[in-house]
Parts: sequence; structure tokens; C-alpha cells
Amino acid sequence: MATGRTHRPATRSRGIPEATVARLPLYLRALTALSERSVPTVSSEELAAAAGVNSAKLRKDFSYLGSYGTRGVGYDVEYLVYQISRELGLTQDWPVVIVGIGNLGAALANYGGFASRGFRVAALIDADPAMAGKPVAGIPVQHSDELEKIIEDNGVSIGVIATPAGAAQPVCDRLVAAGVTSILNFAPTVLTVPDGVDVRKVDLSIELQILAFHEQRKAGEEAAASDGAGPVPAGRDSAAASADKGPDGDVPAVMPA
Amino acid sequence: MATGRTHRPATRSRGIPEATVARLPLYLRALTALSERSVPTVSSEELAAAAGVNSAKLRKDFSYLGSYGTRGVGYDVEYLVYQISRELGLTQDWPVVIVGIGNLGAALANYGGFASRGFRVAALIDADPAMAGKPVAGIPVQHSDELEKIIEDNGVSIGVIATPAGAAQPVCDRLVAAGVTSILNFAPTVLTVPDGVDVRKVDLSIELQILAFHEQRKAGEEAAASDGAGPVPAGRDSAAASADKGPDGDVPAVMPA
DNA sequence: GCGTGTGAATGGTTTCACAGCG
DNA sequence: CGCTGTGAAACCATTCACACGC
Repeated sequence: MATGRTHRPATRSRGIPEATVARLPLYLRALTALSERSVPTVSSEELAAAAGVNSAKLRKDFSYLGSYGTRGVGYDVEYLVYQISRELGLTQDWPVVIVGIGNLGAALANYGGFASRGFRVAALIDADPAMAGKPVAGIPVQHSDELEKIIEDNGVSIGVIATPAGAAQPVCDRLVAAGVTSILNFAPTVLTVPDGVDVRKVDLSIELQILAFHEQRKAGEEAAASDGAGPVPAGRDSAAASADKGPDGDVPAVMPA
Repeated sequence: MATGRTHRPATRSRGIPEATVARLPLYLRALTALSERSVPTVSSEELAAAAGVNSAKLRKDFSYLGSYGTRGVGYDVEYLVYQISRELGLTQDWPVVIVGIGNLGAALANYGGFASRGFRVAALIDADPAMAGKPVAGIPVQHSDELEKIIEDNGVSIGVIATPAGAAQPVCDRLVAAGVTSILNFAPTVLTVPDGVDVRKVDLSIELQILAFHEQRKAGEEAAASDGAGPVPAGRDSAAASADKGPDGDVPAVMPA
């Protein structure tokens, strides 16, 4: 999904499907929880339930990593934690910079799961001179003039962009020029990057819009058949024309017809 | 990820693929930008470039909505903005509650894109009594005791969870019981919900781990990667692929199986 | 002509179902 | 016997290529 020419034409025989890669962190988290409770082994069924997927999918996913299970028994928790960690590259240390220390950037800097597993916040960077030196999550914010130097000195290859939309592309360009090859983008913009650079985006408003779509669809279907699977608890109908109850008279007015 | 029951396409009309739905917000954003610059029409090629997808995909996506383009010309920007907004349900107002007003919750409350398009922060809720009454982003935080009342009074059907992991499931249960049917979860946990409730998750650490995987692969392309998928649990320590440079003391004990 | 709209071809992912092994 | 590992089938998504209509 990065650039136009995104094709990696079968780099090597090393072919773990993208969809599987995206689930490995989920399995890892579930396994870590089991590990902390000193559970020695799990079946695909149990682990799948904990990770919120189905067991056939999980077994297929693991089959791409190798045969790490024992038939008739299940998977060794510790061993699997190690194997997945290694596959994901978490047995090494990844220094990360966060650019844009507003509300969101500060939240990310404070996020515990960040440091907990392989990732380390190497620096916080902001364009506002007034922020410089101010500690956030115990780390002093540095001015963006230092960006290139910070990247190089720390061998940073992963950058997190938490700037306003307008600043995202320029920041991205500088990160890439300085040597960053993976970017996690929280700004609501499509980033353009050269080949070989990975971009993943996290976009609140896109997620909300997807939810709204499904929500609207649910509201439009009050003629359920005899399925009767899920009795929605409070049978209160919601979210129709909402021009009546709101304490706030603000109308969004997205578009006239 | 859409919860449980796959919707039967029995109702022949609205069968928009999930992948398409996920891209509509992207198109909408690009179109809105064009609209603000008073661009009257776009070709699939141009719009696709702005949205970061390829044009065949975009045309196929739009074909699910109907035939809104003009051959030889392109798409009318304003008209398409309206059609997509309507399809996504953004022509109505969606009151949203945010639960958990820590760093992240505050960031979300302050996020501009939130209110800008169809969504309205109806309330901020936190379990900490000390937070109650304190305004965040101009909205006073309310205590979680009020949760059910708030949901009902405001007809909220979308909830955002930004609590610590441990609190997420209980909060989720209460939201659902009170009538929420769509949840955006920022806590690093798998949420269990009844049928008919949609959950989407945003998970920083999963995204970072996916990036790390690709980053590691890139690094491994310079050095001949030694294949680690050996026979059975005997040669498991062949993890020499990547130079172990990190002082990461957290490596789990290697298991002989 | 030009660019949309769409069947058909391709590629990837999920699910099924069962063989195989501890 | 129970549970993993995996071909094969079913499903979904993307890409191709071209007919069609402005």
C-alpha cells in the first residue's frame, strides 16, 4: 500500500502472507498473557478464542512459521512466544521517534505498550520552539531542526508522525531523507513515499466513518427475519433524525443536495 | 472483524464490499479537498492519485454505489461528495461518547476531524472522580456513574474506548447494555460483544509490530538470510539471521521442546 | 476521443475437512 | 483419541482490458 510501484515480486521463498503478519501481534499478546499466568500449553482452539479469531485460521497462520505445535497436545506457550517475537523482529531493539508532540503525540509517548516490547522512544520532536526542552513522558522534547541528526545518531528506522495534516508530508520527506524506512502516520493525509519505504496509517475519522456506515445500515433494517440470534439488550431505538434531543444545536450540514 | 453473523445479501440492493466501504472515507477526504478548491470534476485517474489507490479500483468501488460518473468527462465533485456522505451515513448527526479521558482520550476529544464531519462529542466520561467537572476540549468530564444515563439521554450509538486495557471490557459491556452498537476500541484488548455490535480497533503496538516485521525483512535482504524453519525443535537456535544488537534484556527463555 | 463502467482473469484469504502423528 | 498441519474448495478483492456512451 505504500507507493505506486509497491510490488515486491516474491522477494524470497520467505512468504508469510500479509494477513497473517497482521495477526501475529494479536497471537503474541494472547500468548504473553498466558505466559504470565504460567500456562504451559494451549490448543489452537483456546488460543484462537483468546485472540478473537477462529482456530483454523490460527493453525494455518502458524503453519507459515513452521511446525511449532505438538499433535494431540497443542502449542508450547513459551516457545511460541519466542518464535513469534523473533519472526516479528521483536528480539531486537527498535528506536522510534515521534514527531509532533501535541495531545496525540504526548499520548503516544506515554503509551506503555510502546516501550514494553522491543520499541524504545528515542526522541520526541516538535516544531514549536516553546516545546523544546520540556519533558513529556520523561523525555525532553527536541526541536525539529535536530531531526536529521537525531535519526542518524540513534539509527532510527521507524518514525511516528503525529503532526497536523499539513505538516505530515514535509516531515515524512525529511524522515525518509534522513534514513527512516517505516512510518506510522496518525495525520489524516495520504503520504507519498519512495519505493522501499513502508507506511501504515491510523485514522480516527476513517474508523468512525466505517462504523457510521454499518450503524446506518443496522438502523435501516428493522425487519429481521426469524434468526433471533442476538437480542439487543436495551431495545431503545437510537440515532434517527437527531434534531430533537441534542443539547447542542450545532448542525453539521455536510452537504446540500 | 465485523461481528459474527455475515449479512445475507438476500436483500439484493446494497451489497457494498467491506474493502470498498473502508476506502470511501479516503475518497471523501480527497473530494472534499477538491471541493474546497472549487474543482468541478475529476477523472478516476486524478482522484485515485489523490487518494493513493489505483484508478481501476476506484472505478470499481464507485460502480457499487451506482453510475455517478460521466463517460469521457469524469465525476462531478460536489455530487460525489454528497453521494458518498450519504452512503456513509454522514448526512446525519452521530453523537459519540469517549470513555477514558487520559492522554489519549484528551487527544481524541481535541481532534478536529472528529466534530468536523457528522460526528459530535456528546460526552467525555472517566472513572476518576477527580476528573469530574474538569473541562477537556471545552467539554466537562463526567463520572462513569453517569454512563448509562448519558447514553440514553443523548441517543448515543457509537462509543470510543480509550481506557487502560483492564477497564475496556467492563466499559464495553456497560456501553452495549446501555444501547451502544458500534465501538471504536483504542485499548489493547480483544473485546467480546454480542451479535449485532460492531467493534473496530486501533492498536498502536500492533501497527508498530507489523512495521518491525517488514523492517527486519528489509534488513535481512542485505545479508544472506539463514533459513530458520528447520526440522523440529532441535535447531531452534538458528536465529542468526539478524545481528542481535539490542541490549534487549527481555528475551524469553529459549525452549527446547 | 476519452474516460467510465464492467465482465472476465488473476491473486490472495478464509474455511472446510481430513490425513497424520504424538 | 485429540489436535495439529495442510491440500482443496469457497470466498473475496484486485487487476485487466475493452465495450459503451457522452
